[in-house]
Amino acid sequence: MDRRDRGGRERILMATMAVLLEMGLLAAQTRAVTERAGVGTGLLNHHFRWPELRARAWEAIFEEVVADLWHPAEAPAAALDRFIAEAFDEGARPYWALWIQAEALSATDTAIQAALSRIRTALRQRLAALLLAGNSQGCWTLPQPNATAIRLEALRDGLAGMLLNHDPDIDTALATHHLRQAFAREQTG
Amino acid sequence: MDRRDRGGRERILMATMAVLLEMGLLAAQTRAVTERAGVGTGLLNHHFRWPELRARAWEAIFEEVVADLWHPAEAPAAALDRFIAEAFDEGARPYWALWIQAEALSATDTAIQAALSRIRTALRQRLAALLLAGNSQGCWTLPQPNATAIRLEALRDGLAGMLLNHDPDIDTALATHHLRQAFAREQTG
DNA sequence: CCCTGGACTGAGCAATTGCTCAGCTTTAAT
DNA sequence: ATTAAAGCTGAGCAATTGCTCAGTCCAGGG
Repeated sequence: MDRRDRGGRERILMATMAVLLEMGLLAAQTRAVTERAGVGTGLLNHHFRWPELRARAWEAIFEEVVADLWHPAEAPAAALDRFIAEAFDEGARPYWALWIQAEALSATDTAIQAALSRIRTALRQRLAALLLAGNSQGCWTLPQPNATAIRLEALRDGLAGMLLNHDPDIDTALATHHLRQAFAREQTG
Repeated sequence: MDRRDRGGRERILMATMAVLLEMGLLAAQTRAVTERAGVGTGLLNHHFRWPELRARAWEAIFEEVVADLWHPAEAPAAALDRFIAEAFDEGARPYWALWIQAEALSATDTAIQAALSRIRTALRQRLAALLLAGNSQGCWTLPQPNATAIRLEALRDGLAGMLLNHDPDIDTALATHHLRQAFAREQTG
């Protein structure tokens, strides 16, 4: 690494991934990225053009998820079963499971429960696409819950950091408890 | 239908679907919709809010594709095989096959050939997701080729109309010829 | 010590975008 | 004929957004 490198470029890339995780593809903006990265707006444009940066971070997120979840030696059907199981397992914490937990933590009303259901469906679909196609490009998109119906910004903000940093301080047991409660409500209701 | 209905609302919905097909989720804008629908900008906001309209049209596109391609009685693996076959069959013209043909028609340089390859992969992924999950919501996205590398706007414009109107005037034989050539180039190169 | 060049800043700009609102047209009811 | 309500228009606005550019800072070569 060049001695003159002060880390801004790398922080911008990381911040873009975080912002995409938090806000989704449609809502992500350069200002959110520069604020999170702690750099001036000019530096982002010095290193990148926004569309290219967004696409690059998007694929980087996907590659991280693939590395974490997919074992190519495994049969697709078995991998799907394993992922579904891991999403409910206190021990394993893949990104997708954490995201479901983030929603489940505040699933106290019907609107959020419905969103939770949609998210679980979307996650399954995306894993199915990944496993069947065996190719990462253009497949991965995080679920974008209806912004007007759900207000989980604060919780989502905290969890997005954990997603990127593998923060060990998340209370997985508590999250999983609420997760199971939410799914139980969904199946009985 | 109310005698006072002059069709603006329905035309806006149809135009939104066309614009989403043409421009993709990120680039679609209200002005493109109102221009295509031939209505004033105020009417769109009288009937809809843009985020809701966009989501609604997005799901409508997906439902049309599902109705056209997916026979629930069929086994997923068989359906996947059938789709792949149909994409190369002169007789059948599902939306996805038409889209591939649109790209193939002008696949005269390596950049477009690469895009064609990406598109085919994306289409397979999306069908795989559809078949495995059995739920339409949030799964369908059209491939968004790199705008700087590919300039197919005119061709895409014409074909998007055919996609929505089932225009019988498209030269399927010619399109399929170019499609097969493009795939042959891809496999040898 | 001076000079070069890359990292970096941030106020502000040019262009965009969803949406408003005053007003017009058409239809149906009274 | 009059009234009311809904469809509809489009110039223009308030807010946003990616990006520019003049300038600062600092490491390293000569």
